[in-house]
Amino acid sequence: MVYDPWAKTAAPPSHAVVAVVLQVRDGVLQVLLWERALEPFAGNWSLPGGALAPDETLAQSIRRHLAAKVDVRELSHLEQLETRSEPDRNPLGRELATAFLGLIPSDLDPALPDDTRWHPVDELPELAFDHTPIVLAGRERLRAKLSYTNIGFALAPEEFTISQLRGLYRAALGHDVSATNLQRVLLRRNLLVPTGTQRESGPSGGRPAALFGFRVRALEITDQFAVLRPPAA
Amino acid sequence: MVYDPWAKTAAPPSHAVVAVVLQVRDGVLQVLLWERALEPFAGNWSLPGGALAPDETLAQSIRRHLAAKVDVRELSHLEQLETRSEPDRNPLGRELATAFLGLIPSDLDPALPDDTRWHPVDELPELAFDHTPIVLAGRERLRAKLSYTNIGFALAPEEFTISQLRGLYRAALGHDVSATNLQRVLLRRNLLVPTGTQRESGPSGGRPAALFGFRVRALEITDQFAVLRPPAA
DNA sequence: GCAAAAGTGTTGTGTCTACACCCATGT
DNA sequence: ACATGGGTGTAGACACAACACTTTTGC
Repeated sequence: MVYDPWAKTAAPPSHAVVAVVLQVRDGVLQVLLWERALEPFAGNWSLPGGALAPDETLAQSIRRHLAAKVDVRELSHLEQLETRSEPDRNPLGRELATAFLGLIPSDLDPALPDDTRWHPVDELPELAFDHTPIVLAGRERLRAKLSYTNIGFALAPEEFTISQLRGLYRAALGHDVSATNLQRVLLRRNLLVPTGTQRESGPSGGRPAALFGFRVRALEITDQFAVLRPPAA
Repeated sequence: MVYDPWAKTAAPPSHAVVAVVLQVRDGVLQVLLWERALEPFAGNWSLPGGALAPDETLAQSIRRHLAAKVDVRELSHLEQLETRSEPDRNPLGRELATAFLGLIPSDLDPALPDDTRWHPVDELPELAFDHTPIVLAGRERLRAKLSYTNIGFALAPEEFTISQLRGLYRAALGHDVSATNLQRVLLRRNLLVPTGTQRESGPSGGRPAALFGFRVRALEITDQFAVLRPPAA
């Protein structure tokens, strides 16, 4: 093992992984929370996660822990957020935690165990540890990336109408979004492709909506260098 | 201590911190590298850093390790980049590493120990561990933030002319930048304030340059919501 | 006067928001 | 016909890059 300043003192800190799993449900951005059974914070809501095991990466670890809560294949996106290290963040002993952001398309409804529930991000209960700022950091990351990447793909079903997509953006961004302009921005940036098919009208009539899908369902930066971009030549 | 899956197997992984310390020197973006004395990778260049100690945060830790290399008070900005966890990233044993991005204003010239040197980021030698991608990630972070934050303050002296600032942006971005438009963008966004003073002309003449400073010398997002911004009302 | 360096005026382009208007369907 | 929801046309605001031009200095 590497030289270890802990050798004569205590063991190195244990390392936890947690995930901010977000999904737009009922038109509201919600986060998957888990009711803790054990101390510390027994009975409190917290982010799902667990301890890092030997020989797995952080990403593998969070996937393993999430597998106990949801079907991991339903995760459309997963990225690292930040690592928290306040010495007293866990009252039972030193513990680092690396947080991830996970997204689930709005058309899926994973079966959940009894101790796990969706909560609107706008009405978070008191969370264990430092999980509240982590959830808010996850939401901020999502909001920012909606502006300059194609990350919308991770919130949306394979096929959707523009007004459905508008609902997802509105829920994630926390403000109204015009369907007209959303369509134009995403088409201009070549993120969306029409499937050619249409959705039939509802019972109250109305023009049938065209269906679209994201051209690429993996993260791409679509608005690099908004300003100070390289010279044309 | 928290429940520990390592208890019956091995100790938890040791945790290292490293920093990508960047400065524009001689018009070129350079990174502070340290020549390793010990295995693994003895003799190779690597990022400065070291082991996390008990009772310090990651940020405190990287400051402590950097203090052995440079005067930490010269760091104008420090932020967390990412945590690396590939099990074999250290051949001597499992080790996680959290990387930071640090910036130093171009007018400072910290005294360095013998084993430490600046290297142009464009001509990196072979680096130990996974440090090459970490350096490139640091440069990308800086480049992106130059576009939508005031992070230029961390590369620049307290007072500077627009052409000096242009040199810093050009070195960091890797492409030419027009002084004319740089001035306009940063003034429009209200990042710069004229100090009212001027720099005297050089020996070959030329109009004396006005001096500017950053209005705020702490990170601020200045171009939030480039698109999909909230409705005007 | 001339060169050098800094700074301003101006034009054109592209992207975005807002809003009016048109289209397709059900009752 | 008319209500409902979807989609297009268009105009105005704004930010930006490019480049010509002017200003201020040293020689």
